[in-house]
Amino acid sequence: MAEFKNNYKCLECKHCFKKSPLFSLLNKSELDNLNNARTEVNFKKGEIIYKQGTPLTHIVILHTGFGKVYIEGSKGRNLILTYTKKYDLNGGVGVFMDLRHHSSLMAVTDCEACFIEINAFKSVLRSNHDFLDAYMVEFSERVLHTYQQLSILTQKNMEGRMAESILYLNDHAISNGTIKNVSKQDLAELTAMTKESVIRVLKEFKIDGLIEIVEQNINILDKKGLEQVAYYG
Amino acid sequence: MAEFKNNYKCLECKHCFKKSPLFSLLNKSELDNLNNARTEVNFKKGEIIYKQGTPLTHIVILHTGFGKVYIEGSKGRNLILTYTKKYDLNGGVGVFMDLRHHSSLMAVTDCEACFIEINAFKSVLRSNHDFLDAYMVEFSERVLHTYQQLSILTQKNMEGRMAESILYLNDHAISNGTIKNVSKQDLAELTAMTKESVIRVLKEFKIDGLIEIVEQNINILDKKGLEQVAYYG
DNA sequence: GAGGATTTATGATTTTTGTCATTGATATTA
DNA sequence: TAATATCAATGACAAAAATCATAAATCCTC
Repeated sequence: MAEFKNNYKCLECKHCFKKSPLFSLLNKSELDNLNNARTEVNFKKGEIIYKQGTPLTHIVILHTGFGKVYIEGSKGRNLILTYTKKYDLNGGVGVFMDLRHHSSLMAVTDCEACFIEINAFKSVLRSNHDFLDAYMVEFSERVLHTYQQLSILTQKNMEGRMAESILYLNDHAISNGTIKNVSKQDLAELTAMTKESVIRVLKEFKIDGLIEIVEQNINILDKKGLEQVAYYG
Repeated sequence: MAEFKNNYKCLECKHCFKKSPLFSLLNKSELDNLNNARTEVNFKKGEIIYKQGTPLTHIVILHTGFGKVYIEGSKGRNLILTYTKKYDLNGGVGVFMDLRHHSSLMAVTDCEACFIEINAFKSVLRSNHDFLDAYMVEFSERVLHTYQQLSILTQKNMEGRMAESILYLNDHAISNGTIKNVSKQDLAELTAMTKESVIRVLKEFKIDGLIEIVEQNINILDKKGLEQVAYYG
């Protein structure tokens, strides 16, 4: 990732300005502006960080822990769009549109979050074109992932969807070969099936030696095999 | 919609600069730059205007006719994301990312299209912040629609999905209360079901007096009823 | 560590939706 | 206008996945 152009010392925030690659594109005064528009908030596992439908007043960066971005569909069923990556700038589609949240963000683990006022953020986007470009790349990648999800969830069977999701979680959210902090209900909301079906499919995967489950964590035993299932499913 | 600030006279292109609201935000020299980077191309019904996977070299505006934006999923099955509206700037998610098409655009009717070179387009985006903002609003609205589709297609039954799609097509693509130029196969790719199921669901809707079908066009007879089905489905 | 809540697991059953085979209708074009 | 595609419609059947009921395991809290 990009080297930092400046050694901005963030007084109150331990992490986010020093580590987020995007912020390396900003100059001292831009960083100052964001720093002045910044608040730190801690969240406990399971707490809602922002909620679909509410006004979008801040960009949220999680510098410890991680969260899930989900949409609340009809009849109270949720659909998980993405898990956050470290230092993601979580705003969503409303940033450029109506300044409303069109998805919700929930803390999956305890989280330390950094809230940056949206107006300050947008004014930096406006003043610094490299930063805008970099932000747009991030945003577009997440949109592309949603396109892919749409295709996967509507065209693959349960086994294929589950394999895709396990591979996504492995690449993405959690550590090497072990998926932690993701409940069966979460898997259901990620794969668009019921939790009973999640359990049944995971059982198949265990029997086939693709995964093992140790203390509710999923260990990947046969990544190639999962890729096959994802491909043909 | 926005009034036009300038009466730019486009020599070769009959429509797009004069009618697209977004272009009213540009000054003479910006319009000149786009005009010089512009080509007109005609397409016949069923022809592919751009194809998923190919390099994204131009923004496409359809000033007569309309098209469908779809993703090509696994096993050759397609999924229609949106139908174009007049004067949409069709680029997609690749504009800000990797300059590749991540969806395909096909002419649903005969189309007159205007191709604008992506570099000229991006340089105008960079130079004119109001234009960028307006483009981002358009783009975000389409992304939001994809989010909503994701929720609808994974959580509603066939009847609900079909009702949502009919209402979308009615609001969107085609004329007052009559949906034209959309085949059963297209409906299948819009609702993520098979064409046989499309036919069965439409038959139900006919029996229930929600729609009638005249010469392959769908007439909406009971919009409230369709909204009910969409809501509860 | 006991009790209650939540999550996980499993089997039986029903519903939903897709597949296959066939026929009829509508266009397109030689 | 006949020939040949392509598209629409229908029914029988199969498969996929959800629902329901119930039990077991795990996690919290007192």
